[in-house]
Amino acid sequence: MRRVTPANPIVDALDQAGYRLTGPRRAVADLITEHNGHFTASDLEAAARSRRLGLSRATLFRALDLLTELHVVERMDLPSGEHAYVPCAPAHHHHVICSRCGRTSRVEDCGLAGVVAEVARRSGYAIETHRLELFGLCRHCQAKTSAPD
Amino acid sequence: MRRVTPANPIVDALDQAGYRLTGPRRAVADLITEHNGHFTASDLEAAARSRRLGLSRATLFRALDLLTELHVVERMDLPSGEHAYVPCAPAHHHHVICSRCGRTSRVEDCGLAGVVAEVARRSGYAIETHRLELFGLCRHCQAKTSAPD
DNA sequence: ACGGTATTGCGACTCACTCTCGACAGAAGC
DNA sequence: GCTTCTGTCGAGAGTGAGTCGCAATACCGT
Repeated sequence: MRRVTPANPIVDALDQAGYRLTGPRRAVADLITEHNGHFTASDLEAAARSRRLGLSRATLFRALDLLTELHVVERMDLPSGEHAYVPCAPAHHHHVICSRCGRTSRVEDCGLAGVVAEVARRSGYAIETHRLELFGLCRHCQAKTSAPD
Repeated sequence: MRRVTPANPIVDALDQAGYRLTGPRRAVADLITEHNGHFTASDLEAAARSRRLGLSRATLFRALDLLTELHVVERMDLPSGEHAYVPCAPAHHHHVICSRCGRTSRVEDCGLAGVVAEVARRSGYAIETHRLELFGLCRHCQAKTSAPD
């Protein structure tokens, strides 16, 4: 065991897909792994800069594109119109995003398939993909709200 | 009958909300009304320019913002990451977007409320808003696909 | 018709993201 | 271990969507 930052699933995914494991990509992977909620491209950029990782913006975006393609992160849109990314497993699922602190949780399919089928039936469309985003307060923020500081 | 473009519900909405009914706003309303699917800001800009309506970009965006606030159009995100707008009624609902021709249909709540409740229960989040976007082929495009030209 | 004020247009600006291209470095071969 | 081949990187200019400030304009109530 000599690899220093090995157990990073993102790096693994890159490796398995046949991409080179370069320094910048590892750096991006680490940065993402440390975020447990969503993050924007500029969040990562700032984080990278504050640690002097010397990541160029282009590289950052390229890495993000790549990871999106591998379904290791998912690109989503916040209500504000910003683009954010969420680290996630490659299976189909959705996210609930805390509108206060940004924390996210995965949501397995909760009967949405039925809704999609119903929509398909009523509208006559052949639904190919869908996107469900839920915004609300996580437990923490609810607690903080009801118990004013 | 002297009003030339009167029965525009978008203009009505603006009027009722107490906004001035200016030329540019009427122009934007007409442009939107003519689109029966989604459109992007630059679609509108191009349309306005090709008719020499003399709409400035800033005005266009301001009008779009206003209409979004009034829930007369809804801002959404295409899978490509582009921002698009869909004309719609102010009640809560969702859209199915044809991924080929861009046609859209409204979808009334089809049991999604149950899904949202289930998500809330499982995740512990207090869901405030959600967004569901469905992409697929509309009837027309399905027909075209199965009967190759 | 007039005046007050909401709106507009202009144009410069910001910000996110992309592109190009020479330099570099990871992986495979010798 | 060293070389080579090629995928990837960094820098920095470019692009395009969207915003801002401000003077000029045009609604709308009176």
